[in-house]
Amino acid sequence: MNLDDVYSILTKNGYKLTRQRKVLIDIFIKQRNLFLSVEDIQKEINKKGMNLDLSTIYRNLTVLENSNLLCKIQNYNSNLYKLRTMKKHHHHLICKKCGKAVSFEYCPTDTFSRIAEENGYTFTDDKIELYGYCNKCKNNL
Amino acid sequence: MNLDDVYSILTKNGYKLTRQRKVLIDIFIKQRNLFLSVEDIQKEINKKGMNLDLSTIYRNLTVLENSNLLCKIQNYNSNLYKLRTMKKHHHHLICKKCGKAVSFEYCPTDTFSRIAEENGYTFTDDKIELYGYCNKCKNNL
DNA sequence: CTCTTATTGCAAATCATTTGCATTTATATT
DNA sequence: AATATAAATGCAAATGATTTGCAATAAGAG
Repeated sequence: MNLDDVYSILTKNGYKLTRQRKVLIDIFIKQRNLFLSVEDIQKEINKKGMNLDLSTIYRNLTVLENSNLLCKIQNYNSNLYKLRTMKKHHHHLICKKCGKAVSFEYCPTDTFSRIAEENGYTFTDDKIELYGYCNKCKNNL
Repeated sequence: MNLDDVYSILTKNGYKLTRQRKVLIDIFIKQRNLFLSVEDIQKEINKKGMNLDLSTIYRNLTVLENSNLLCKIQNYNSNLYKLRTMKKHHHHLICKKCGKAVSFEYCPTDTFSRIAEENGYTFTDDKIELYGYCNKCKNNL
């Protein structure tokens, strides 16, 4: 999933490639494996000497989400986003300090499905999130 | 976990048993296995012909959380709460329609821990949430 | 019964996110 | 390359969930 892939998916879906959209995509690509908050994103934009209105950021996050280009997790009060790197069903291992995420495919779906059935539920979907400290962060907590 | 258990835990922690706190606890006990939003809670209170200020509800949710009496999950924009019924580490299977939850203890911690290590992470905690439709809701979607 | 301190209700503040609208811009079309 | 049109932007204001300050009230210890 590189810049051109993202661009062509957006174009295919009828979205325009605006200057602000490109900036946002660039940030996600450069921080490929980090979960970013909207605040983080705005800071990265500012680092480039630019500024996008928050509404523009939010609207573009929705655009990327709609094109299935993002992974999203909830963190306390706000959401965190990263570029989707895996097409398959997967979950994340997330560093509690820096937000760095690793995707993994392990998912005991059969067991989940069985648990649901045993309780009279129809199983539809699962969410697994693992938390810990990454390589770098575990050394300086 | 019955009324007296909750009362004695709160008392032990230095909290007073106010009329409004009792009402809230009563609702959680009667809806023992449902995840309730703050809005749901307020409606239940109104059903009893009473009214509690939202700030009172929020403050008391914090009190119950601090005493480790609640399970909390995030739902889109708001939080959902239910009385904790299991002391052990557990996760939930939640009905997407009515919010009814079942707790289960299954958790492949060893595998999670291994995945973390393989990626250079120190593993600290996990979250599993299963979603589906309960007995009642699956028949009338 | 009284005193102390926690708790409440209210109003206002806060924080994340969304929306209306006039203006601007990307891009398909001439 | 110039133009038309629909989408996207920035701004300001709205929204919705949650929090906070404060004066008034009530729980419960003595």
